[in-house]
Amino acid sequence: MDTDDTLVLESFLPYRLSVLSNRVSSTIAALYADRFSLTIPEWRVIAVLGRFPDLSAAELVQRTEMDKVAISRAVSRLLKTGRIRRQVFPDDRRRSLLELSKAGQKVYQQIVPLARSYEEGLLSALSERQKSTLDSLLNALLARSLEMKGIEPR
Amino acid sequence: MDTDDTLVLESFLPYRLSVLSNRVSSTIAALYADRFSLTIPEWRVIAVLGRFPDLSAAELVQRTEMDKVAISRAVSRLLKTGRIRRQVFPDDRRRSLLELSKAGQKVYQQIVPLARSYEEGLLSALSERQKSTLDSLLNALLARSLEMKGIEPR
DNA sequence: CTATAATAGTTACATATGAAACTATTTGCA
DNA sequence: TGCAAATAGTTTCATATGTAACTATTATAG
Repeated sequence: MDTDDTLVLESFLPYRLSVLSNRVSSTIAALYADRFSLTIPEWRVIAVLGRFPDLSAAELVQRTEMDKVAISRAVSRLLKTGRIRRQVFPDDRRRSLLELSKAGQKVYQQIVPLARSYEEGLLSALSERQKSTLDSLLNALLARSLEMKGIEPR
Repeated sequence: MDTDDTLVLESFLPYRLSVLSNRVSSTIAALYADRFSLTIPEWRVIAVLGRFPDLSAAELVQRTEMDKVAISRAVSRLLKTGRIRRQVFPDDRRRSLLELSKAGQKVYQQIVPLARSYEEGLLSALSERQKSTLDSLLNALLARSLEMKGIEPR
């Protein structure tokens, strides 16, 4: 039994989430790095541009939940490796629109099944019912975690 | 509807886990930094030593799932700030045993309720039944994520 | 109009992190 | 014994990351 003035780290939700997320991310990162020389921020940008072409950097910030510096860096690497193209938006020359190049589309097409297959592997321990439960629990936690940012407990 | 050659980032489990874990960790990190000038690795070391005094660095590695460099750094900061004490283990002078100092115990006693209260806040969106479901789903995912490290999908 | 503020994105700086090399000590075995 | 290999922990180095400062451009108040 666990007394009230003790904390069991391995049962502590934030810790378990961190361990799980780090394991998952580092496994995937190794996968993408090996096969495509792609970091996770770069992959996220590709994933979003694969669905929504012609986004600005600010729109990528919203859709990836990454900050603008991370986006800027990922974009500049992807430009350098020829996976995306950039054109200045004529109506507002501060902004520019980004889209996958042919090479970027190819990466996207190859990586999507890989990503799905990793996800399936991870979820293979769960029944369909459990998967859908997980989905709603994560939604609830994501919402709550957002509320709790910037709110200080007494 | 989502076709087979497209990936919806915001439904992709690794992405959602990462967003959730980052939100939670950064909220907690800010909390601990503000009140105790403590990083998360330092807090983890304190949390474990609060329950298990006189561990070696290698034992901390196991119990925190952090690597030995991170442990070494956290330990050296905690020594510098007087929160833990170290004594060389006489039978094997490579090893040393770590324990909380008085100051470290005080931090531990103050921080445990804070950690619990954050966790409760996060889980307050869930019923008791959902909490227990979450617990087993996380266990399953943690186990699966471990298996999937070092295994490469085709 | 023009000066000021706001916005998009980049760069600089300081800190964090992980892998590999290193030091000190102990173990195993010829 | 005594020497190679293993182990505990630290340091180094190269890279990653976040905050804040910066550049360029556009919007807005006077």
